[in-house]
Amino acid sequence: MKKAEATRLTILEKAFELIYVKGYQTTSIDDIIATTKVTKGAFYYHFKNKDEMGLSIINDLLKPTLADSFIGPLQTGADPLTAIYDLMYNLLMENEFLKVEHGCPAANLTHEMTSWNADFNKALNELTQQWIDAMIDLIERGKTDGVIRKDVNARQATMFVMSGYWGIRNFGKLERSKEVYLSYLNELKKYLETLR
Amino acid sequence: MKKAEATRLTILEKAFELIYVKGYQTTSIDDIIATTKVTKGAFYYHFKNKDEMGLSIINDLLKPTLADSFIGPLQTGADPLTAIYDLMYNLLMENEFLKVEHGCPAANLTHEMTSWNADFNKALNELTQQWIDAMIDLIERGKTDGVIRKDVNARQATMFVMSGYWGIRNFGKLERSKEVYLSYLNELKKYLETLR
DNA sequence: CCAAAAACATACTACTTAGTATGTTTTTGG
DNA sequence: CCAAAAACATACTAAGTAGTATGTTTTTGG
Repeated sequence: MKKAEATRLTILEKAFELIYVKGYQTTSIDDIIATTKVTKGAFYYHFKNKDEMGLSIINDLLKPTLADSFIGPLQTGADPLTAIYDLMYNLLMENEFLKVEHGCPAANLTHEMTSWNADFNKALNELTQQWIDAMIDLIERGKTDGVIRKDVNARQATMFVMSGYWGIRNFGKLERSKEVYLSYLNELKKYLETLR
Repeated sequence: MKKAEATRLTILEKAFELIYVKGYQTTSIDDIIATTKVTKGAFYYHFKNKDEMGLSIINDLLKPTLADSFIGPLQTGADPLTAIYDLMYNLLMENEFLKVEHGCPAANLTHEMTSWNADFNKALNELTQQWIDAMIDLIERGKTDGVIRKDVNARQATMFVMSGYWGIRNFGKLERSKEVYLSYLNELKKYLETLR
């Protein structure tokens, strides 16, 4: 029961790469088994259907990644507002996995799936909520530590920052250049300073 | 040459409604001709293929709507920052055509099409750019009128606001409630005040 | 009114899709 | 080592897809 787990994982990883680039609907099972060199029998041994695989991508691949790259940097003990800016800078400018022309994987899936698949909606909502909660906690900590104004509404500010992140990812897709990221980051820095 | 224009328009309108709800890829020509009660012959008389129809939706339907609902309210002569907030409030909370669970049509199309169709990318980029330019102009006007600080970078602030709009539309899809819109709007108001 | 072009209708094709049926090979525990 | 289960392979199906071929009807200008 070791090799089997490996093939399951390569299916998930390759499928995710295809979906990140092409979209969920337009990535066919045949595409996936062609790039993974896994046969259809193997695919359907591991997943009962395409949607189960899609949900596994969210739960088994994206959730751990979120914890590492999106939430971890918010729990370092550094200055909260600096931590938020640095995280965004890192995600937008330096993360070599996330490509400007393909946007944010979670946002892509939200756009594509959420309207008509309740399971995807739930999984993506949980994913996002974890990130939101981590940032709210961080801002609250900043308030008690006295480095963020007491009258700042943590949830409100968090939603504002994250909306900006998702939105600028969308602009990046349109313009295919990190130029727009820099605009966003500059203004984000100014906005964050107003919370002190 | 009048009835023909009418059927062309109903195809575009009904197709757009379906695409707004279901997405472009998952809306089939058969879906469209079923809901429009127009036959396949008529459809392909008016459009050489599906993508040409999609581009016509952007150019013949969305662009005029953008001018009316997104750009017009920015050119009323009112206080720039108030105009921006009011526009966002109206779009998010009161516009009865845009549904929280289906997000922003332009953002949806951007997410779905932009990666692999250069024509859609171009059309959507033009669409967005018009909105951006209108808001930049407005902020610049505010600067010369003395109601916005001179050191505000108009483009930067515009990108920041619009990113937030697109992002919060995405959150709305996830949570299917305008609750998140209110959070965004409250914080947007605070942010805009810092530009005075 | 009437031909010609415009506007639409119907039946079809070639292809792709998710998923299944039915195998064979590989691994595993006793 | 060897049966039984796990893991994979191959060939197929049924339903959907965009698009076409070939009609018929309707509109329009002279």
